[in-house]
Amino acid sequence: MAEKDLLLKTAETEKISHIDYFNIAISVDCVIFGYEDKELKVLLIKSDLKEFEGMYSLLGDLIRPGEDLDAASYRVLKERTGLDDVYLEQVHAFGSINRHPSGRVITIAYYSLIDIGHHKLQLSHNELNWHSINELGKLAFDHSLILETCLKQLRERIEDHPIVFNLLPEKFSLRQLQELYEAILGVELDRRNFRKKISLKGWLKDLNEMEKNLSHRPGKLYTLKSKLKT
Amino acid sequence: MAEKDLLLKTAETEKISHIDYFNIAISVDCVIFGYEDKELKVLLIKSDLKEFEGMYSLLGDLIRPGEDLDAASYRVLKERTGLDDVYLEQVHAFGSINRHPSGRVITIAYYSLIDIGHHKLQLSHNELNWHSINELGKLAFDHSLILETCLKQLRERIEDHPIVFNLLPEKFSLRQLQELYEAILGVELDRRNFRKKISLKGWLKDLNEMEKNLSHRPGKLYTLKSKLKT
DNA sequence: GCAAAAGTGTTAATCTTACACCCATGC
DNA sequence: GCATGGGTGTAAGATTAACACTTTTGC
Repeated sequence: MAEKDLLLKTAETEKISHIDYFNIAISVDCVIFGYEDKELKVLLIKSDLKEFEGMYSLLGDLIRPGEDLDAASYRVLKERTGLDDVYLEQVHAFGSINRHPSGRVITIAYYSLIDIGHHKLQLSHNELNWHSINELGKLAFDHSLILETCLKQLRERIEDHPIVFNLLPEKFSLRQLQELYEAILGVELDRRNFRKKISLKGWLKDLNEMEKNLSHRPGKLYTLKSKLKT
Repeated sequence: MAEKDLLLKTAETEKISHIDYFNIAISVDCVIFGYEDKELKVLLIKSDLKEFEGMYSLLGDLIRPGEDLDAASYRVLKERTGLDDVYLEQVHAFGSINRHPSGRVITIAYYSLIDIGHHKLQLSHNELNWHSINELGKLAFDHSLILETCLKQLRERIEDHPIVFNLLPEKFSLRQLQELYEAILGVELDRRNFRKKISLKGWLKDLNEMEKNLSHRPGKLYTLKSKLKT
């Protein structure tokens, strides 16, 4: 047991005698999802490693000694997007020996959901860009696998948990919500059945407001009940 | 990004300049489930840390440099139980700063499912014992939380995945299978409905054999279809 | 023949799916 | 008045839940 071994020595002797055990770095990688133009998107940065020339990668960083896992992914998000009020969820740890060309790095993957429209990012200057999940090439490292794993988990989780609202503005119509579900799941949904299902979940509060400035009949606006906010 | 920072330096300068980043140890902890006497059990060892005197803890160990995550948990299992042909699944990484009294240790939790009856362990000499999940006190470290998290995931997973068979002997009756589901879920199930549901899943192969040496009507024996084995 | 568990089917309730028409708005 | 999407209900099918009696075996 990890814990037992550590106790039997001082922290210092442990570090020295087991120095190899500390030659493993730990990072977090964030799959940052956004929603725009009826497409689910992910925030990627251009890799500047020669091994991955021309490829994109997820955002991540090494975990700092005084920082727990969630804090590290919040920090990555904050540094990269300026946002500090986001939905974040841990998904899986990836630790293949050769997943990183420069050495042993175990990474813990998170996904987060943010509202692209509301929080405009400064993207232009650092090769950080939104990519549709339907138009991704192979990513650097094992990031394609990480992305797939997170997307799969997202798809399962939205069925039962009121989390997609983190991708939408505060007020939204049922149509917007349905299009978002369709974008995430990659399927078309029946309008009447969708509305029935959502209504049964009891997640929404009717704002008694209507959409504005449309060239067709406006829909009612809803918001997530405040008790359910994440 | 972890990866980017690493590239820009040699591995050596990285280790030195970011020495603190390597002062984090990484372990795996295994929640080893077994099934005996109609109870779901978990394999625990007595903690020998003064901080956790009298408490039990999960089995775990530090991850070795040349070993990936799954391999580390297989090794822990092999060392502790002698088994190397077991179901193992990663669940979650736990990394609170103060979860370990001797220093920063991030742990990755797995659960595994083994057949207690078939693989008799040498348990007596090392304070390693099976404990019913219904009679657990508080565990050392954050192991109560880890156990809860793994149990929750197990309960969800058995609904759709043919994994509980790892807890049973090769041949079993539908009654045994039902009692196992009941033990894991902590609820009673209707016999007729249970059989219908299992039958629909198509996981089982009828062996055309019967139970033996019972003082009542014997049931038919089944086995997991070999294609579904994990 | 009695104790113990095996085996089996029907009904009601619920949930899911498929499907089509009229309505409100901007132009 | 026409284009666009908003809003709504029903019937068929599938799934789930509740529930009881007869059969087989060992003793």
